[in-house]
Amino acid sequence: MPNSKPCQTSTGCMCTWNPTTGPIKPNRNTAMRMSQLFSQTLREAPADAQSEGFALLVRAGFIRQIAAGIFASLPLGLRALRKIEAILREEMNAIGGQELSMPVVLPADLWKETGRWYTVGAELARLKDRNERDLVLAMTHEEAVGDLVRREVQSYKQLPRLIYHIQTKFRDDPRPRAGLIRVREFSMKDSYSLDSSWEGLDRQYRAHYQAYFNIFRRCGLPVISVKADTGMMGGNLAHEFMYLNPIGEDTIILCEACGYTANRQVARVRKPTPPTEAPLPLEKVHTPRTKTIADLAAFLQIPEARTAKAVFMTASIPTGQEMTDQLVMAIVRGDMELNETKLSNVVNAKELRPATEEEILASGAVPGFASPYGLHDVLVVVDDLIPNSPNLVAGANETDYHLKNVNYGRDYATPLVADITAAGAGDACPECGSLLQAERGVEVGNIFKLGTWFSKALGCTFQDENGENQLVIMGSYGIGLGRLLGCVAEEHHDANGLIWPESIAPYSVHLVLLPGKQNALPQETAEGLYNQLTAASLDVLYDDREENPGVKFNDADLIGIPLRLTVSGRSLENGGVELKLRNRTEREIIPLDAVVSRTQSILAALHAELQAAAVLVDYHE
RNA sequence: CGGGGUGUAGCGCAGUUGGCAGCGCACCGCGUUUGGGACGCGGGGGUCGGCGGUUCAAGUCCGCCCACCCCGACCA
Repeated sequence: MPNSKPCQTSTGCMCTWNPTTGPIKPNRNTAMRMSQLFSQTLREAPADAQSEGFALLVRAGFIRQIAAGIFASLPLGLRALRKIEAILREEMNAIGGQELSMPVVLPADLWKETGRWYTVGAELARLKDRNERDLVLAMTHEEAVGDLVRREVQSYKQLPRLIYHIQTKFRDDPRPRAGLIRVREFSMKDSYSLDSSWEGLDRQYRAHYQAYFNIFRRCGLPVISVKADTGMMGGNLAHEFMYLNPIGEDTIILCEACGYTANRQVARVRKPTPPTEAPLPLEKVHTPRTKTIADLAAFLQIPEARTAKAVFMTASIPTGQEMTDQLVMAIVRGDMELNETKLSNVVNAKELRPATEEEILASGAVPGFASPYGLHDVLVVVDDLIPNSPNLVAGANETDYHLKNVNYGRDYATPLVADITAAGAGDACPECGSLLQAERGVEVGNIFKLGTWFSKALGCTFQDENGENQLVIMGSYGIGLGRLLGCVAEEHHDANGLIWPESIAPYSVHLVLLPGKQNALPQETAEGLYNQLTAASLDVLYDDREENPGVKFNDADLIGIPLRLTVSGRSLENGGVELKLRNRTEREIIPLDAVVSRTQSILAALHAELQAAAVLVDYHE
């Protein structure tokens, strides 16, 4: 702006004057006048807001929903996300991470190379460009990383490396829900470790384990780490970082006595010791109208533990490029439940769903009275407790009949014997035998030893010291930013609004002006403070609006900035500016000349408190 | 994809037997008020989710579709 000169229109204004357009309000990135802010607070939350934290984020003007599972971040929300990003970058860089950026739109060819173009369902968004070439919207970036790695990495001298980016992803989830917790479009920090040895992978994995605790604690979010399912990707170890809260979609099994924690998908239990009995002869009994285990146990007057339960599932199992549907009969003891994730892993299934009645009948089984005799084309999987449990009652494969004294080994057998039972509250801890608890949790981060699955699929190799070609050993590590923000809002709020941890608050100081009518002193004081605080590099949100005091205080509470300064005729008469912390009830008057230094020292203390929480944690698998 | 629910102003909602589209908050103007969502007066704002049908007349009745929410299935 060649003709610009200092603003001549208002006192203390730092804008420049453009002769053609008039004054242009500066957008000093650290400060904002609320009269200029692009968003408004809402007195009522949208009726369909699904949790308190989410409702407050909407009411306070941080986010707006655009479509199912798709959100816009307003300036306040984006500033909070930017602060989370800064923490992510610090902690990633601290463990040797190098930031880069990978595209959201990827050629389908890459996904065809790994096979995921074929194996991933409709949650992978597919599109075509103008030349009819297939493209995908990245739902994760292993393919993109692999492609880069095979281009860049040739030698063991280029390993290990850690790369990461913060990027948008899209997963066309069949059912987005719970506000920011489960969305379709989201920003994620994902890092990828590249190693020449498994020891190297373990080092980077453990470094992430610690870094993730640092990140969440610096954001003020309490999390626990749990062992997680590694799924189909050939990985051999995964942890999830869980924020325990009823809004969570995952069930966490934990033992207060010894600290065992696991996602219910992989949680083990210490199974009861079955009675030792000699096998008795098979006996067919008439058991009318006993299609459920409860009915059967009641009819025969035996505990459910003396029965065997057959659950029919249909598994999609990859055979080459094709998927084959395979009927699976899973047998667990009658008092236990089937864990579908475990079963899925045992049979190597890509998908697993309850079998239809037709599918069951086609195999020769009778639903409700099924047993593993006389069946065809059925994969039988037996829980590892069954072979030790003698003389169980099982179906006779005939309507209204069951068999007593069924014994695994004598009466039937299968190569697939494994732990396929679900853990639940009240079961015995697999480590110490104490009673397990079950809690709901939100997965805010995960770390995953991928191994060589992607390297193999994409040809990511390097030459080792001996000139031999080896596969790059990979790990992947993710944190969803919006989900993290949503969890922090869930954790830190009260009836009046949000209460941001200092580290991720969109602004550090909320300066409230109550101008009054007597004189211009409050206004001039507030403007002066605004400039002083900004000059001291503090993030200031300045409520210069013409609103009633009640409106301003309520909005301040709603937005939840950690430290509030109020300038009014009354405060000045009392000797200065009123200072109040959002999470405290006390207020105190600070002399004008001490406001900046006092504000700085309080914020520094709040900051130090969060930093101090980022301590070394014990690593346990 | 199955089951249920809701679509009327920016947000929250009412709208009777089919008969001029309403209320509260928010927004604009004027005035009063000024330490916890204050008051008065005057305003602006609608393809009643969409398309089709019945009817003299449809927010309202019928059909189809769409969107959003909840439960389930699903979730590298």
